[in-house]
Amino acid sequence: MSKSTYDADGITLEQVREYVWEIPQEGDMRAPARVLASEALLDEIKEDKTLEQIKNTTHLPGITNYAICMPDGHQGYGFPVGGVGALDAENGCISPGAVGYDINCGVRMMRTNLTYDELQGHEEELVDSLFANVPSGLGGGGIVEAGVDTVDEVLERGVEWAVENGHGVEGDLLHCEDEGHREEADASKISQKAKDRGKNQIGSLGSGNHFLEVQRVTDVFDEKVGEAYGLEEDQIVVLIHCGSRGLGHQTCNDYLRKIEQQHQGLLNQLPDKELAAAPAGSQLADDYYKAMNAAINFAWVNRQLIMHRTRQVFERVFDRPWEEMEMDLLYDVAHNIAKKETHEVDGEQRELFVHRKGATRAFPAGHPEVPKAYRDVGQPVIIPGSMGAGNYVLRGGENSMDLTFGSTAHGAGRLMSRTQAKDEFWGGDVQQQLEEQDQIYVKAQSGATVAEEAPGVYKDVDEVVRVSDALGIGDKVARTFPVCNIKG
DNA sequence: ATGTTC
Repeated sequence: MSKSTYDADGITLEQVREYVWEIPQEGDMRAPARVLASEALLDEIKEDKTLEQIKNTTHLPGITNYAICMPDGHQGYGFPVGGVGALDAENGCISPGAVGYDINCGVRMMRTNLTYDELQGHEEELVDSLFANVPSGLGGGGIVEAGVDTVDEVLERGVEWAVENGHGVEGDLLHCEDEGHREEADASKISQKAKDRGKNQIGSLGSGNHFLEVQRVTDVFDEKVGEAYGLEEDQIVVLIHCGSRGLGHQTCNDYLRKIEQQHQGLLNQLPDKELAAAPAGSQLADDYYKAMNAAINFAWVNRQLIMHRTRQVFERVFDRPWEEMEMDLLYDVAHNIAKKETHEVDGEQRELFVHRKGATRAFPAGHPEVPKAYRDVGQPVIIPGSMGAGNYVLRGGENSMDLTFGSTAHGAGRLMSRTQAKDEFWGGDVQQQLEEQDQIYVKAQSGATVAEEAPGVYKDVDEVVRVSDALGIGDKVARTFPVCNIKG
C-alpha cells in the first residue's frame, strides 16, 4: 500500500502518521519540513504561502530535524506564523523574521474567584472602565510614560522592575515564562529610535489582534490539571494579549536591515530575502539576541502593567480588594521568541536557537523550567481563539519534546487578510451581533479593528486544539468564553 | 504586528 499523500498545488506532502505530514528534503533544503494538521486544516493552510514558506525555512543553516508548521499556521513575513525552527546555536544562525516583528507578542491569563453570576449585570460598567483605564490603539500613551533611564531598566530587568515599582507582587514573577526576565538582555543593543517609540507605550495594548478579555470558564476537561491551575467552571478569568509595541517592531526592523547588509553571502543562499539570518557566533547574531531579549523583557512588563491595572479596575467595579478576589496570574506565555535551549537530538544534547513564531512553548510535566506549582502536571499553554469563539488552556504534552522541541500552536490562525476582512464585515454589525446573540460586550478604539478581528476571519480554534491534543503536544485542560473585550 | 506606505 502506498503512503498517503496530500497535493497542495505544486507541493506534495507525505503522511508520516495521523496529523503529521512531511515535505521531503530535496534540492537545497537542509532538512524536511513537517506540517502538523488535519486534512481540514491543510485545506485552509494550502490557500496562502504557508507551505512554501515552511519549505523555505529548511534552507536556513543549522536547521535541526525538520522545520515545523503548527495546525494554526498561516503566511507571515518570511517565516510562517505558527512556525518552529530549531537552528544550531554553534553552527547555525538566528533569524529575526523567524521571531517576528512583534517580539514577545504573547498572552497571560489571570484568575479571579468571581463567578459569572456575580459579574452579570456589571458587564457594561466593567467594559467601559477597562476601556477607560487600559490604554489601547495605535500610537503612544501607556500606563507609565518613561524617561531614558527607566526604559533601560525595563529592558534589562523585565517584570522585576515592574514589581519593585508597585505594578505587581512577587508572586507574579513565578508564573511567567522565564520568571518575566531574560538575563541575556542588553539595553545598549536597542536603538535610540526604538526606545523613543517604546518609552510612552509601557502598559498599552496596541491594535490589531491585541485585546484584553474578561472570560468565563465554560469547561474543565481535566479535573486534576484544572485543579493545579486553579480553574473551575463558571469562574471569571482575564486574558491579556499584546506584545512589545513600536519598540519590538523597530528592533526587528533595525536588525533585519543590518543583517541584510552584513551577511549578504548567507542571504544569497536563502530562497527568500525575508529569512535574512545572522550566522551563529557573529557579532550581529550576538547583538540581535541581546536586543531581542531586551524587547522580550519590555513586552512582559507591558503585560504585567496591564494586568495590575486590571486588578485596580476590578477593585472599583466590585468594591473589594483584588487580593480578596484572588486575582493571581495563572501564567504568561510568549508567542514570538527565540531562545537558546538544550534539546536531545539523535541521543545527543544540543544547544539550539529554538525560534517559535506564532507558537507556544509547551514543556511537559517534570521539565525543570515549568514553575514548581505546575511541575507535576506540565506548563500551562494559553490559546486565544477569536472573540466570538472562545479560548483554551492546555498543558504541555508528553510528546512535545520529541515532536516539536517542546512547542504547540498559539491561536486560531487567520483565514483572510485584514483588507479582505474589512470588505466582508462591518465593525458595528459585528459588535451588535456579539452582544445580542452571545452577551459579549466589545469596546474598541476603531470599528475597522473589530471588522478585521471578526470571528469569521479565524480558523476553527476547536480543530486546532483537537490536533494538538491528539498529537500529545498540548493537552486540553479548560475552555473559556468571552464576556467583555476591549481592543485597539 | 506597526507613529496602519522606509
